[in-house]
Formats: sequence, C-alpha cells, structure tokens
Amino acid sequence: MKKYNPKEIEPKRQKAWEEDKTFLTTEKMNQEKFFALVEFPYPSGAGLHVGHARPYTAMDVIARKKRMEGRNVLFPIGFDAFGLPTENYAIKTGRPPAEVTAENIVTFTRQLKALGFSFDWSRAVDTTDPKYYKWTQWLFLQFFKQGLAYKKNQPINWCPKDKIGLANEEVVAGCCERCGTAVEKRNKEQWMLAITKYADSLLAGLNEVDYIPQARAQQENWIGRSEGALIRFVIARRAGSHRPDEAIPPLTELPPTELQGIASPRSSARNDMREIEVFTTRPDTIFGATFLAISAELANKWLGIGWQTSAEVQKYITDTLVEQAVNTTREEKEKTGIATGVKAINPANGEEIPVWITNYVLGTVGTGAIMAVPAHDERDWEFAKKYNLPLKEVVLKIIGRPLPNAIRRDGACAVIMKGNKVLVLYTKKFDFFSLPSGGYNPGETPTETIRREIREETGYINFKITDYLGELEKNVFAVGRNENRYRLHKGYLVQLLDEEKVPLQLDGYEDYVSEWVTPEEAIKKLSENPYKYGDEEFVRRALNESDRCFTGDGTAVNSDFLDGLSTPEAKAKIIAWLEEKGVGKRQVNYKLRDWVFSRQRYWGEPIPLVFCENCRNHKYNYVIIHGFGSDSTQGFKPWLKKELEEAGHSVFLPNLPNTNNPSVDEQVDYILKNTQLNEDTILIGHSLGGTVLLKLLEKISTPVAKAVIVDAPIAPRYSDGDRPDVNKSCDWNFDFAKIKKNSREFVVLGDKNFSVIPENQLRELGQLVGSPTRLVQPEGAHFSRGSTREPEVLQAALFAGWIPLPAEQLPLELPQVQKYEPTDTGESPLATMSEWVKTTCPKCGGAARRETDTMPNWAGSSWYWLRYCDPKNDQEFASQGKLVYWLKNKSVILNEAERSEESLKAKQGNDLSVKGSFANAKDDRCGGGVDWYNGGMEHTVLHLLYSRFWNQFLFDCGLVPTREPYKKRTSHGIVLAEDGEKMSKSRGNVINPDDMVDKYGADALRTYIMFMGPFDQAVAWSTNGLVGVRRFLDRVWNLKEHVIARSYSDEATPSFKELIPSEHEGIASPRSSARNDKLTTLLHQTIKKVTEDIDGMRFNTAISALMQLTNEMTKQEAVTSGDYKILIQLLYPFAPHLGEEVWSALGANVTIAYEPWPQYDPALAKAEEFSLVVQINGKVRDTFSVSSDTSEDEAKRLALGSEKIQKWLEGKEPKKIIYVKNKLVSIVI
RNA sequence: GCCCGGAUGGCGGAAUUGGUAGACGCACGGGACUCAAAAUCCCGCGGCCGCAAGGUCAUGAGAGUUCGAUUCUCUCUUCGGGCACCA
Repeated sequence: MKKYNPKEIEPKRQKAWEEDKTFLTTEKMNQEKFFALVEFPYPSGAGLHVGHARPYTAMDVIARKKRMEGRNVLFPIGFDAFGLPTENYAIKTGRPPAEVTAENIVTFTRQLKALGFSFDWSRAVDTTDPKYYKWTQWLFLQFFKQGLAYKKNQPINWCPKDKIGLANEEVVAGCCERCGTAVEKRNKEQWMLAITKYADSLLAGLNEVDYIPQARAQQENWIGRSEGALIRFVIARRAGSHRPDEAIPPLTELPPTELQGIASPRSSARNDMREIEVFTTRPDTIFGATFLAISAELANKWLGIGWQTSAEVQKYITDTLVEQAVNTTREEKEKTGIATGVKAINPANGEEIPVWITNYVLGTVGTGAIMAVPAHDERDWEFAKKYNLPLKEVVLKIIGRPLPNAIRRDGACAVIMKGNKVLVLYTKKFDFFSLPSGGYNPGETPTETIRREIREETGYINFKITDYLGELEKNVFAVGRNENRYRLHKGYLVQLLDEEKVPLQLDGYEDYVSEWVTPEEAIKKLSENPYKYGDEEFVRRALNESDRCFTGDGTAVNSDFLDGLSTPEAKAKIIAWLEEKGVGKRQVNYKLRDWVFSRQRYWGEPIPLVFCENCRNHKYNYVIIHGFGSDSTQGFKPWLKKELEEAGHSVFLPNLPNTNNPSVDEQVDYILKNTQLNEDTILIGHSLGGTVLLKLLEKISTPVAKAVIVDAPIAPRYSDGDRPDVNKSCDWNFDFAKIKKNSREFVVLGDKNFSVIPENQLRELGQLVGSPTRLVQPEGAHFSRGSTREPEVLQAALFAGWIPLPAEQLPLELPQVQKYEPTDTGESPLATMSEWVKTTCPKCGGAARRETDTMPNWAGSSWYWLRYCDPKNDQEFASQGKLVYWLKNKSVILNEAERSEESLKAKQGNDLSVKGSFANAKDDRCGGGVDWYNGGMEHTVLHLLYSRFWNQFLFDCGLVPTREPYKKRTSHGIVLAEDGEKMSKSRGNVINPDDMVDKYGADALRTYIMFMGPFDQAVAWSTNGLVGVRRFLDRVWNLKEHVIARSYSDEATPSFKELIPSEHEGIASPRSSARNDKLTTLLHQTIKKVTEDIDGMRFNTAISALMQLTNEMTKQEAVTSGDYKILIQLLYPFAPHLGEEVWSALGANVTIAYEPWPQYDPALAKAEEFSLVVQINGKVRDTFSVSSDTSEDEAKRLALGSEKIQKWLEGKEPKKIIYVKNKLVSIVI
C-alpha cells in the first residue's frame, strides 16, 4: 500500500490543472454563472501569510462546490500592488518599486499556487500595470467630468523632520511613525471625490444587498445619517457693538457638501442682520435652549470679522485653536468656553440667550454652532454645570411602558425628610412601598394637594415644602382602583418640623403604615414597587443624585405649542413651524466626509489632468436663459451673473418675451437677435430656458463652447402637475443629432428630488446629449423656489483650468525618477521631473503643467472586480456584454448581434464621452453584482464603501449593469498566533504557509484552516490541530484499501472505467443491496450536512461530519467504491489534490472538478430508529431506542412502562405527560 | 461613553422553532502490535459521591419564565471589535 504523500501528489496535481486549463473560465451563455470574489492581496515583501489562506480557502471551497453543482464559476485573483511599504522600501534602497513589486508578485503567485486554489490565473490583474491603471485613470476622469472630483484645501499630516506628508496610519499617537517627531497639520490643495453626494444612495443600497450584519452596521455608522433641523438664531446686537461702516462678510462658507442646501441668510433685506445657524437633531428641545455654543474655529465666521470683542475672548480663541492644532490625541478634553457678550434671539420664544465660544463644539461638524439645551444633552449639561448656566427642562421622561386604556390623573408627590431619613409608606394589603401622593381635587393647586395628602396619609401636620423636584410622567397601575393610569407627577421636597400628628384619613383600599428609612433603602424599596414605579426618581432628585439631564424621548413641557406632544410629534411640529416662519428647515446631516483622493507620493496612479493657465483665464460670453414665468431678477440668476462678471466674463441675461405665456421659438429668436453666439459662448438654460437652449442649438451653425442645462423639460410631463402654458410653448420635437454637434460640451443638472422634472425625463435628456445627468441637491427646489445662489450651476459653468487627458493619451505612465522621497515642499517626487510636468494643453494646445499628485491606494481596488470580467480588453475597462454576463442576477443571455452592439456602444464610451448601454437601467435591471464577496472586517468601512461608491456612480453613468457591486458580503475572523496574540514579525510568532505545506501538505493546511473554528471568529493557530487533520487525511487515503468492487451508484458515474483494486476481490462480500443500514443513513446525513454547512460557511462542522463518516467507514469490514467516492467528493473542496489523486486511482479518467455534487435521499437520511428520552420533572431518567414510526400513545405507553420510570414514579399518578415527536416524553409528577 | 459580537471540559470547539450538554479534533492516561521506538489500531477522559449500578452539581455571575433553559427575558461581570465632544 502506498502511503499518502502530499509532497508528491500536490505538485503533480497543480501541474495537471495548469496544463489542462482546468479552471480557466469563459462566458458560457447557456450556463448559469457564479462570481466568487476574494480581496486581492497586497504583494508585500514578507510573502503570503496564513491569514490569507483562511478567506482564500473558504471561497475556494465554495467555488469548487459551485462548479460541481453545475455553475460557471468565475473565481479570479490579482494584486493590489500600489502601496506604502513598497514605496518606503524604494526610498530606503533606491530600487524602483515596479521592480520590487514584480518580484513580490512572483513569490505570491508561487505561494498561492502551492495552496491549490482554483483561481483563473489567466485573469490575474495587477493594479500597477499601466494596462490596468489606464482604466483606473479613465474612470477617475469620469468622476472629474461629472463634477464629482474637485480640488480643495485640506489639512494633511506633515512631518517637519522628514518633510513628508503622512497617511493617517503612519501617524502613531500624534507622532511620525518613523522618526517620532510630532506631526503638524498643513494645508494642501487636494483632489477630492464627492462621495457625500452618494451618502443617501450608499445607505439605501444596503437594503438591496446581503451583508453580514456587522458590515452593514459599520457602513451605516460611518455614513452617520442624522435627521434634524437647521435653525437660525438672529443676533441681537446692543448699540455700539458693531461699527456701521463695517462690511459684513458672507456667512455660510462651508462647502456645499457639508451644508447641503442651507438657505443663506444674506438676502438683501436682511443685510443688517447677523444670524447664527445651528444644526440639531433635537429641534423639539428648542424651548430649552439656554445658550448658543460656537466653535472657536468658526467664531469669526458666525459673529463676523471685527465684531467688538475683548482681548480676553480673542486670547481664548487663539489658545483654543493652538491647543486643537497641537493636541491630536483622541482623549476627551475638559470643556472650556468663554461668554462673548453677544446675545442671540431664540426664534421659538423670542428669548435672548448668550452666545459662548467653546472647545467642545467642533468646526467640522454640522454648522460649527449649536443651540445648547443643558437639560437634555449631556455635553451641554456638563458645560452648563461648570459655568453655572441655567437649565430648562422641556422634555419629561416617561416612566413605565404605556398601558392600555390608561386614564389621565395628574397629581403631586412628596419626599418627606427628617434629618437624613426619608418617609415611605408601606401597604400590607398590596405589599409595596410608595411615597405620599395623590391626585388634584377640583380647584386645588399642586402644593395644596400635597399638603392635604401628607396630612391624610401620614398624619403629620407641621412641615414645610422646601424644594420643587420637577415633574415626571408615569404609566402606572393603580392597584386600589384597579385601573391603568397615565399621570404627570409634580414632586416636592418636604422637611418635617415636628412629630405632631392627626389621625390618618385613608380611603377604603389604603392601609398605609409610615416608615422612616435611609434614602438608599427608600430608593431600593420604591424601585421594587411593581405598580407605582418611578417614585424613587424623586428621592434621587431630593438627594441631588439624579443629574436631571434626560436625553431620551419623552413628552414636551414648558414648550408652548409643543406641550404634551411626544418627542417625534414635537419634532415634526416644530420643524413645520420653523419652516413656515422661515427661520429653519428640516435637514439631514452626515458624518461621511468627501474622500481625499490625492497623495503626494510616487507609487500610485498619476492623476491624468493638466493645468492650463490659458484655458483658466480664457474669457467667455455667457448667455443665461431663465425659465417659465420668471425673469432676469429671479432666483439664482442675478447672483450667477455677478459671480461670472467678477471672474471677468461677459454675461447676457435677458428678460425673455411673454414669460407667462411663452413661445420657445419666439424666445430663441429673441436671443439670436440680441446677442452673438460663437465658439466662446457658454449657454446656461434653467427649466424652460433649458428647452430654449436646446432649440437654440438646433438653429445655429457654429458650435458653442458649452451648454449647461439645468432641470429642463424635453416633454410636457412634470412631477408637480400639469402646465398648460408650458405644454403649448413648444413642439417638443428635437433634432438631437444637430444639437449635439452644436456644443462642444454638455452638462445636464437635475434636482435629485425630481420636484418638477421627473427622473426618467432627466436621465433621458442626459443620454440624448451624451452627458449623464448630474443629480444635485439644489438650494431651492427645482433650482428656483427660494434659491438665491446655486454653487453647483456656477461650478458647472466655469472652466477651472484643469483639463483631462484625452483617452488616447492614457495611460499616463509613472515616469522613472531619481529619488522616491516626497519633496521638501510636500509635493510628490513627480514634481521634480520638470520635463514630465511641462506639457501642452489638450484643449488649447498652449503650455500647461501636469498634476503631480497620485491617487490613493484605494483607487485600484475600487473597481477591480469589474476588470476580472474582461481583464485583457484594451478598448474598454470591460466589455458591456461580459459585465452583464458576470454581474446580472440571472445571466442575461445576449445573442451575437446584441453583444456586438453592446460592445460597439461601449467603445464609443472610450472617447471620454460616457455613453454606456445601461443609462436607462430601471430598477428591475439593477439587481445583481458579484455573487459572493468575502473579505476582512478591516475593509468593511473604507474599501467596501469606496468601491460601492464607484460602482453606483458608474451605474448612474450607464457603464455597469448593477447599482450595487456585491450581492453578498461575508467576513472571516483573523488567524492569531499559537499564543493567542496577533502574528507579527517582531513577536516572532508568524506561521509561514510554505513551511506548513512542506511538512504537512497543502490539503492538510487547507482542511485544518477550515476546521480550526467558526469561520467568522478569530481563532488561534495550533500546529497540533494541523497534525490531527493530517491524520484524518491519512485515514481517508488508507480507506482506499478498504474499497470493494461493485457499487450501487457506479453506473451513475460514467467517467469511471474500472474500479476496484483486484487484490480485494473475493475477500469481502459486497455489501447488502438493501441499502438501508446505518452507514447508508449516515452517508446521506453527511451529504446533507456538508452541503448545507459549506453554503453557510460552517466549514468546521462540515469537516467534523466527514471525520465521523470516515470513522464509521473505517470500522466497516469493507466499503463500496460508491460510498467511498461520495466521501471523496464531499472532501474534495477542502482537499482537492487528494481528491483528484484518489479519484483517478479509483479509475476516473477526467478531473473530479466538474463531477456532479452528491445528492442525498431524504428518505435514506432519516434514521430507522431514534433514542426516546424519558424525563421526569425535566430530568432525564431513562432513554431507549424505538422505531421512528412510533406513535404518541405508544411512546407514552413505553415510557410509563419502563422499569426505571416506574421506580421514580413510586406509584404516583403523573399530573401531565408532554410528548415531543421523535424526541422525548416528559412526565410531570 | 455609545453601537455590535462573544463567554461551554486541560485546549480549539459541537449542540437554538427551548427537549439526552460536551459531537469532532487536540492534549492526556491505559492497552494492542514491536526486540525496541515511531507510525497505526483499541479503550478511557467535566467536577463530586460510589467497587459498581447509579446519583448529584455543572454552559461567565445572579434572578425570572417553563414540565424542561447553553438556547427566551431582566440585571451584572468580563473579553474582543467598531465609533467616539457627530450636536
């Protein structure tokens, strides 16, 4: 007998897979696909880590099983090779990163192949390969062209000693990772990707996909949506606090992404007013706002430069800013602040409240200003306590759950104190403690009520009310009256003056006895009251123990028209009120920030843009065309005109004729008559003005430079009702071929809320002019109602001087440089290559300079799964037909004609005008994506979010067939070292997969890694455990000698020619044909379990089932080859080399990889007998084996008849007998 | 502080529509084979009482619901992960 020798069979099998192209994948239009994805590795110099083996083996197991189940499996691999370690290595050694990367990839490839993964190596990608990053650059340009990539001043981490910018992960405890110098913040212009515009969509998309809950939760957390309101507080300036000649600077300068759609307070009517705008998630507490707190950073912004202030306040601001710049640690700092002397008016009640500058309000969150409600916000409370600021309670905590049919009965409650003892009442009848309390009698004031109740329930007559303890709302059960109650209780602190008493006057159901106890006891006893809970809260308040800061939902009080409303109701009502008064609005805020997309590094994709001073300075003639029922003074147009003129352009903004009863043709003629259109003209048309713009383009003969169409109709269909005057203003027929020719560039902007123009019409327009519609959140609905400025329109209309490289100039390759360090100024090493930087402008042909920043490491991985679908394509990032095949839910089977058309369309997309074939994709076409994506938890936030963002954007551009990239996402737990610590070179506890393969074999390593513990949990490595698994594989191998000829299932497997080693013939007799013995049952149960467990990633229990089956087979005298083959097939996904070897040893002449997965027979999986458990009072007293078809009566009879049970019953009659089918009989005595 | 997820023998871990707790593997002990060792095979293996049959306690701690709880509810302890002055 030949011993199991993985060292011999594994390389042999790997070679065969490679030579036979076993796992190369092609699109098979008549076969259902399965796209299995693992995160591609970063090829570090350290080589493959066992940590890689866990997720890769898991998906390999799943992929191999799916192949056997008849799916066309795409299981690709590649290398995410841009990154810091290689770059730092290059800086240290001077070796080109590309060279080092190539070497590392060779090592990784060898190691991955040695583990026997069934990757399609022909599809391997390398993000640093210019053939790959050509498309990364191309995709980035789509973002740029859609206005989603912009430049912005952003602070970066700067090491003053090394003179380089640091990534966040290179900053350790505020210091440079390599030299330990304290890191500074420096401002640098950076490219940004506007991921915040997709915040809603990224959140909503989570409903369409199947992600493990933690991944979903983390994504939601990171996006951090909070709903609330923006509220404007007018500053009430005292005379002399403001110099009348002072120019008031603009207030709202936050980027639009952070403050989407805040109506600006700077309408001309309010020019003499300053306002502070706050964001709050609790607008319902506005009546409790006792001060405003603003961040030191934004003090000048909110209060105005030059506002009169003391040196003290100025010093505070400076000190705080310095402190915040230096102190980058995450510890919570003590709250500090200073009163400014400025007062603001609470719009809800007209109260004047002070404005404080504080360190606990951050400039980067919300508006940088808050209304402080100390009674209902812990931070405000802490601050107010420190600075002795007043507190106003406006939300009552509701104690107890709401009860059905509750009757309202308000009242008062007393905490009576004598020295340090508290008086509680005990009722024997109901056995509980309470405080003296009662409902108001008609005409009584609360204090009269409590005086009366104290006299009646305690008899004391000499006492004095010393404090008011506030109110509590309670849902209670009034046990004496037997009814549910809902009450507002006012609490009073009462000091007993002497012991004088009168007789008690108790109601019939009351039997109170007074008891003096310590406050601690009182709290304990009162909290145990099952009916009247909540009294203890008054005791706490009496002791000043309760901090009186309640942040939960409750009932509004002291809030004028909100009184009595629940928190959600109060929120809705106050927002409606604020909106009506024009002092606030509903607002959604996100934690998510835009993505900093620049790195001042060498080893990344160059950003394919050039800066052209000439183009930037070029002056254009703008024509702004207003819409229906409007004129040149309406909405954002005057503002836009002013902005453009200030930038040196000329602007024609006419009042069009018959605006209320318009004719598009008439308006077109009017414009043509009154202004000249030429190649330096930029048209901006809003609403019906956009329609006019299109008709204008139909008529002219020389193309204009650009056309910006803002929320315009191309058909008489509206979201907000019929518009007869608009409908008849135009024939609604457009010659788009001509229109397209007559503008060199188009931008289509739409209101993402589709308040006037419906979604499909907007998208259609974008498609027709060849520039996907950009949906934005305008300042006012439809860019008109209440909007005075629309920055997005301005941005779309301007040329900032950044010009994209045309597609034929891509890839823009990384040039060879002398040194890989960033420069002293913090620019990337590319900036030193003056020959490379100097270039010509693709637009005007003049002198221009290249962008020298590179893309972040996340870029290449943000779309790599798409490239796997078509990795060799040099015309497109992937052909549309292949994307559809691999990514759609049900493979869309395209015929040849359709495929070539799809491909052609996509090719046109290559000229940088986006014209994908999915632009009209409706929801029923959105579903799908990678079928199963497994990766590390460390990537669930950034990589997952970034790649979802890219995919959603590409979907909106019509370039990919699904909105979401991944249908299903799972995560593996990390592999810890044998000592339970993280594996690390410095600890010296790293397990090298090469060593393990060498000693125990790849199959043993793979199977062990799957067996070591639950897949989603962290598990410590154990070499002993690996040895145990190797022993299991040995046993499976040795079973081969046990196999006898002839099997019931051999006929079903035609690839077998001959079975049976001949030396066994005649030794063992073939197993009975009855096929319902124990082994058969176990076999079918095992097929079921392994099948289900692999699908559920319960690999450990699948393997344990295989071990049990193996043990059982080993015990048999002989095993049929049919049974043995099933074992081998079930084990094959885990141990593929062994599987193949045994398979061919059994006589197969083809690979096992595509053999059909075993199916179980439910009838045979069911045991003939089961062991019936008999319990007495829940304790197992007997168990015996009975037939599976035993009836309930029979089972009970058998149970009661058992000798052991009889002994326990001791002649007693059972009270109850419980029967659980095929499980147990439980006897209660 | 907030949000998630855990806690079961000496170890990794099984077991959920509530129904025999400890499957499977490791480690350990005993035995067979062997001149011997390795390998392999067989047996045992949570604590306590008991020669045994059996009993009894036991799933982080405490309470509760139930004939019956690792599983459901509440409180607490503790470990891991994420976020963190997010208004």
